[in-house]
Amino acid sequence: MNEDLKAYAHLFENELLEEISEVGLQKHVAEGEKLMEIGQYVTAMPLLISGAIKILREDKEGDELLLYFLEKGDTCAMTLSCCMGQTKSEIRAIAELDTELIMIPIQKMEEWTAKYKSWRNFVFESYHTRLMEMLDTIDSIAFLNMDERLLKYLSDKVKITKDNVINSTHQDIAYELHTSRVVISRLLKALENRGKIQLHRNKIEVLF
Amino acid sequence: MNEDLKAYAHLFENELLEEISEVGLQKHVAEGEKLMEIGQYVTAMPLLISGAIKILREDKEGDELLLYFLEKGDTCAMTLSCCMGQTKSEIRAIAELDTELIMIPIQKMEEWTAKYKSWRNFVFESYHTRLMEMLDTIDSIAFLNMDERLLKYLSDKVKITKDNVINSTHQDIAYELHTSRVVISRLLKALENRGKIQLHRNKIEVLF
DNA sequence: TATACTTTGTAACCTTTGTTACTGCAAAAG
DNA sequence: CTTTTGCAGTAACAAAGGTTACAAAGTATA
Repeated sequence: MNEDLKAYAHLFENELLEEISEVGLQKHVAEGEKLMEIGQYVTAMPLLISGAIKILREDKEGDELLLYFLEKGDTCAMTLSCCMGQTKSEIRAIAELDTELIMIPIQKMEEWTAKYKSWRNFVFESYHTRLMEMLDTIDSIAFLNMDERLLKYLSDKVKITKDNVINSTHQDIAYELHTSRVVISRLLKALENRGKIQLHRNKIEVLF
Repeated sequence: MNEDLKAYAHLFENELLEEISEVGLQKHVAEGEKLMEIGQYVTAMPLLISGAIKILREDKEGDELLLYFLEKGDTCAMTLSCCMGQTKSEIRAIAELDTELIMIPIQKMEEWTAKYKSWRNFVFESYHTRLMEMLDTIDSIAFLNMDERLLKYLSDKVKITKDNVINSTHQDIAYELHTSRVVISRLLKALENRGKIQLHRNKIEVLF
């Protein structure tokens, strides 16, 4: 069995783990690399081994919005979803960190869903997690002000990267929160004055 | 077989339709009646026969936000999701119209998922549809101004009720879009001036 | 009919967010 | 070392949306 499948060992029965080792294609994605673009067809489903992927949405003007992150043990529910109907991707996926993943050809999806109970549970669990993440995203956009969203963004980022120094420019953050650089600079400065963060060039030190 | 299951006849094999007839509990919900409250445990999964259900989210201050509508042939992906983990409902469900539905005890879920391919497809399809609806909701909140959201709200409402007269007060609409009555009155008046709608007391005639 | 309540219209004002413009500074490139 | 480029800070202003207050009109009820 593939060593890197350890993360999934307690989830899947051995037979399934064997199958994954056989048909899964291991892949390394460097930080910043694009895994999936909007409108692209989905041919494989990613199982995350390590690292993190950020999932973004775009409007017709090309403005971005960060939806959520995928981490070890996650899969992309959008992919699951797209496999069924041969539909195009509705989202963009970019590696937030250097990431290891196993790509499963989508043909196996249906087969395993019939064959393995653990696979079905995994798929359902993934859908559930993703729906909850989407709800959380909606809560943030609908109910929070920009300063609260920014604070949440910073703490999410620290959690994902396990590093309380965030290597982003104000413009990067503005894109992901779908606002302007000036607004982010303003709010970051206010957070610094409140002692929550320390600003540096190209990086932000989170103190909370 | 239950006559009302016709909507599902082309989706499911006969054996499954029989089972649904046996264990499913038919239920009528009057317009405005609450089907599910936030924090409540989920014990059955609804299959919509006719009518429409609106799904709402609430923040900690008690402010609401309309997420999407369920219609004939839909089921509640949140319920599916909750069945697995015995978790509480994250959403509120209220009948938008008089609605007929069949309640399936959640114990059957897992059984049917293993047994019937058509059920698996239905469940996956439901998750897919719901994720897409959530994306659409996120797009609206994140990328549209309130006047555009209002226009979309009105046209969605007309589509769901199949009636171009909407029987709502401005306050009702304000709650569902998570804004204030004054803002809605203002924007509705602007829409009326642009000839898109005709305002009356307690109802809005949609002309587009 | 008189009264109370609900809904709508609207003005004035405030807060939040977005935009434009310009500055200084740090890092990279030459 | 100098020049160029990109990033951050900030002021001034604009726009969208939220709040308060009050009046007018419609509806229900005593």
